[in-house]
Amino acid sequence: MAREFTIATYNVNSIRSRLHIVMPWIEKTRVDVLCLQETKVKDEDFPIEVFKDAGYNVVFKGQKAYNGVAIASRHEIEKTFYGFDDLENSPEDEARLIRCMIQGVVVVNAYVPQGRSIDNPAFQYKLRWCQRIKELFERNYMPQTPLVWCGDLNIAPQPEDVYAPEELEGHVCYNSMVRKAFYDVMGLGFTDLFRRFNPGPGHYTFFDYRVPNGIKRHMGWRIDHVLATEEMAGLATGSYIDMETRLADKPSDHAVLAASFLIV
DNA sequence: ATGGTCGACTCTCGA
Repeated sequence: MAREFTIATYNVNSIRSRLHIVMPWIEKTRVDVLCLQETKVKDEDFPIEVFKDAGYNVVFKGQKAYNGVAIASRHEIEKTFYGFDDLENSPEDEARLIRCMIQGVVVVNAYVPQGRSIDNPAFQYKLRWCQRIKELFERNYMPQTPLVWCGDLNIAPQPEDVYAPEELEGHVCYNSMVRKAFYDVMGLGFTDLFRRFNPGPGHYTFFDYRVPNGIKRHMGWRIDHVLATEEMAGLATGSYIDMETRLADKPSDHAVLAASFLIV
């Protein structure tokens, strides 16, 4: 018997400052799995009890003030891994990458480094990070593994994913190097689920706080993604951006991005 | 316009 399975991703920009959005959202949607980025909290201060009281299990890894990822689930969380399984793995990587298995589905939650500027070492780290996640997928999973990779990838893959492609060309989140890095990983067989269900420009997950009236002026970026292996893409039924979470009181600069599946 | 980002943290950095 097939049943609906929903998964969402949300860069919260501090989980403790966003509980007023996150908790009502999960109680309203009863989402099965929620991937969070930029939790900005040390593990000992993560609000586990708040999730537990809402009926969600949660796994997480963070750092003081920066980065931090978490996966919350209504179901049992199995086989959790933090960071990369390579020789370069660092505490920062562990606060940017978390993966587990839920209801037989592999869930990979990534907060890809932003890169700061093209000439900054952080940008090389970003490109290397994309290569490393590709290698992680190749080492650990088969193309037919039911897997959903989501998160804040800090990459707008196509011109329609940014509000002004000509003007923004060369930005750390929109340039030929990151596009190539993105499509290298996608070449393993991933489907961009949001794009599949929502063609055309004007769909954004991120509006910079610093752009005055950015939302009203449609000055956004589609840098958060829900990507699925062929196995999972075949079961997908839809994907949407919830702009209400971006328009809420004291919002994150990102919106929630969700996708749904019919799993057996 | 008398504003004009936000969060964590020690005051300035990162996004």
